[in-house]
Amino acid sequence: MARYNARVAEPKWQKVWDKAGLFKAERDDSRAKYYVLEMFPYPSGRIHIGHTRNYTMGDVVARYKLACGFNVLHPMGFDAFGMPAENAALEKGVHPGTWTYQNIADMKAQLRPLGYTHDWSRSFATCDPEYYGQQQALFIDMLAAGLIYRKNAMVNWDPVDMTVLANEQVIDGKGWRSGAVVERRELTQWFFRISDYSEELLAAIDGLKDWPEKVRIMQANWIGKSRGLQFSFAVKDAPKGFEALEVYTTRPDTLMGASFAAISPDHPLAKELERSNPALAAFNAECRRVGTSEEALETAEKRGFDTGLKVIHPLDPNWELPVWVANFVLMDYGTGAIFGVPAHDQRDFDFVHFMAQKNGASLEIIPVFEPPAGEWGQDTAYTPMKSEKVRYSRNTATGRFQTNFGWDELSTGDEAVAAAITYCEANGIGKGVTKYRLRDWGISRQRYWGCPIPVVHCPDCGVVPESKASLPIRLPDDVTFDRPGNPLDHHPTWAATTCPNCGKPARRETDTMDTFVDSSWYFARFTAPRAKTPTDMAEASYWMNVDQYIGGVEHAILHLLYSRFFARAMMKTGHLPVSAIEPFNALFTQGMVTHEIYTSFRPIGGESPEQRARSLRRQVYHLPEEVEGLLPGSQARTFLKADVDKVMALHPQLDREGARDVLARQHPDNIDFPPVYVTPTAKMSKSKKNVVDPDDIIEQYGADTARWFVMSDSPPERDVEWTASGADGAWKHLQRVWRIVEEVLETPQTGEDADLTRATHRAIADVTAGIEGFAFNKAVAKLYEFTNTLARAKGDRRAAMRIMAQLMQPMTPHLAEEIWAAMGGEGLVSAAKWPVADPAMLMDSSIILPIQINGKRRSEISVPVEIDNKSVEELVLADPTVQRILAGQVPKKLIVVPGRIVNVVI
RNA sequence: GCCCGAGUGGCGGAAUGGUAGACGCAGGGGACUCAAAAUCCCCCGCCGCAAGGUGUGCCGGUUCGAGUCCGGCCUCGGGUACCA
Repeated sequence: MARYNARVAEPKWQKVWDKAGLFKAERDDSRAKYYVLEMFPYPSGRIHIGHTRNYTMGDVVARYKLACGFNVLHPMGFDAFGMPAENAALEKGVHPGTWTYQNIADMKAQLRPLGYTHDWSRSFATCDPEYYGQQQALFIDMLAAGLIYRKNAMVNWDPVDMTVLANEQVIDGKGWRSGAVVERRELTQWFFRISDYSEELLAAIDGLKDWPEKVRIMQANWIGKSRGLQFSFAVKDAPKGFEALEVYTTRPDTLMGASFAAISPDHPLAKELERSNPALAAFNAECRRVGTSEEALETAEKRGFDTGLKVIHPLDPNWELPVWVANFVLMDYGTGAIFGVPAHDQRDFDFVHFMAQKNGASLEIIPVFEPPAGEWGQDTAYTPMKSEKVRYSRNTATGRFQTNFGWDELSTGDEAVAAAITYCEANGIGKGVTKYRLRDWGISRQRYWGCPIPVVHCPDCGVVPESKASLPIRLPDDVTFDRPGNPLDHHPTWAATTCPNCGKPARRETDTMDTFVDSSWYFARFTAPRAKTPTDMAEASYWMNVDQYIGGVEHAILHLLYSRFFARAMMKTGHLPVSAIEPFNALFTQGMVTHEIYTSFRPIGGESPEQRARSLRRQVYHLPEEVEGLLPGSQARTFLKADVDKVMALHPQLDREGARDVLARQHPDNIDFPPVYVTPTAKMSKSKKNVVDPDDIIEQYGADTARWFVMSDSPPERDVEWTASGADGAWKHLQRVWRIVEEVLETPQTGEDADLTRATHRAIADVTAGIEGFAFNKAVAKLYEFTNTLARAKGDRRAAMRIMAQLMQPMTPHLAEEIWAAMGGEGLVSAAKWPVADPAMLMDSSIILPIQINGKRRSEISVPVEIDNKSVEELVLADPTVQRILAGQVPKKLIVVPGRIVNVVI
């Protein structure tokens, strides 16, 4: 018998599909549309298993919806601007554009053999001038609509390379190339007014019924709506202009526990004071020697500096609080100033604790809540926190206030906060305000490989948008990467232009846009990818929204929130219909494919041994295919293949194992053979090189096996740690299905197998439910079961085999076509109507009812489906096992869950 | 630090609060074969000869009944606004 030959069959069917134009999407107002979209990839060079998993899921949905009769739009493109292209330019001297387009070509070549239904006629890359030119048009319209503005904001500054760094380029607080300690610096940058939409974006989350709950929670938390009190402290002996210190708090109920006020090192008052206080200036400078990332700021040790200034407590004119500068107060949130209540805020407490230990500073800890009886322990440092926990996490209404300001008898946090606000407002102390954590979206990047911001700086007219007629504002090709910083800034002529307004010489904006802008509207562009305007309203009105969006959880917040904002901004500027205000009807977040990371510290710089010994080392990453001798979790037993080869060349008498032993015995500081370290699994990413690409599997077994394999076993939403084993099993299964086909072809097919008919309907129902519910692993398991049934079945199996082909089609379309053709199916299985299960065929006449005694399974009985509870009880009590265990006792209770289980309680 | 997830045999995993381990991988045994590969059949959580006991990261709770619900932890993963 001939094996199924994927290598021949797969290209054959792909050609047939292409020729039939099965997947080319055309607007057809008479048909219902279905838009399925996978998050498009960054063209890093190769697709990896994570991509394969993502696109196969999308393809299963697309093929299923096609079979259900929808007019399906299933496009694919490339999110092609970004830092890696510039890094490649830096390291390999290749132009970012050349590198990117080559990668796109390579990745397309990898994707095509997988047999996806992507409509490549709609494809584009965000670095195509035709795309980013339209993005510039959007920018100009949004600027005119007041959605964009400029302001100062902090960036990571590398003081040695004199360049702005991305958070990713800051490693342990140091620049990744220079190794210099990074500082915060202020720069004028462009912003989208996303915070104007805070309330709307938050409220609309309720309507996203088909989004994962966790994503909705994360987005809501990110927007971070809070109700609090804003008031100002009067500053004693204040510098001119700083007589009032504005603070915001979500805990005005703890106002009586205030023991200090704290301001951010970036607060205007801090900057004013440091002019006459060198010690404070030094402290502030030290505080700024941290990157801008929230993680870095929040995990930094809490530090403070007493300014010597005092403020007056708003509820007691005789109560003075010291003003500190503290590194944990963020200028970006609230007013950049707080009051500290160490008894009821963990951060404030940590701060006081730390300052007391380090500096001997003494700040009071004043509890405002009376703790529940018995919880007021000896350890005064922690006791207040305990009482806090009791009040809030269990909400037990046991806390009480010790103040006399009208909110002292309230029990719960929210009520207390509200009462405190009411009291303060009534007494002119401050006002209740609603604040959001969400900040405006800064899009300025001081980099080359991005969409140029289409504005001009004119000495006379100021900032002027480009005219739309001059779009696209193209990136220059002749750029150099021989020095740090923005190549657009260094370019001799590019920035020189004339003012669109007055015609005088002017300078172009050299900042480019955040790549999140590119990915915030690509889904809309797919509906009319060649339009001469950003979108075509007729096309957008037909195809939008995306019915099913699929991508990694890592995009749960930023990309999805920016896209939701962008849909609103495009609506406001007339580029999307109102109906597309929430662009993604259903969202599915797949888990990530993870892999161990292999890394070593290789020398950089000088050539002589002495130089090398002294020179800096840089952490470099290695591809899984470059290492060998893996033992999970082991460090000494993992080596670079190249190192093993080198050792074998040096010592010809050694075999591979011997060479590894030599390597294993090297000192960790050995400069020629640094040890390879294995760090725990993380999502596959090109920058960490822990990627595995699907080509080996496709090469060895074909696309169907690769597709079947990534859909098997792991639930789609869960992370999977990649292991090479398993593809073989998938291949064996597909071969087995084909063997059944051949057996059917070679033996006479007569008679009917009623069990097979029932099993067929069962399979239709289960596989359909699996696909609809994004439980592809379960759909696959059901197909395994159905295969087992088919292998054993009697009678004519041809009809059942055709159903098998249809059910397999979304996952393994090529093999499915082959089976369909062999079993006499009409036309293409990819174009066949999805089968429907007959509900009558899904019912069984009798069921097995397990019997529990005190919750433990002891026996079972077989009963007709229609049986009544009384008959069940009789049968249960008559059961020999039950009688034996009862031993004459009368059960206390008999619980019958119809059709499910019986529990006898004794 | 903060926000969000996840944790079940050797492995991937299944299980509307109702028989824990479907289905698959690996493994063991057998059949076929001169032999191997391929294929087919059977077994397969742990302890135990068995009866039985025990078991879903840990501690506690609710329930006739908990992998599932509640409280408290631990570990791992994602995000943390300039990686995409």
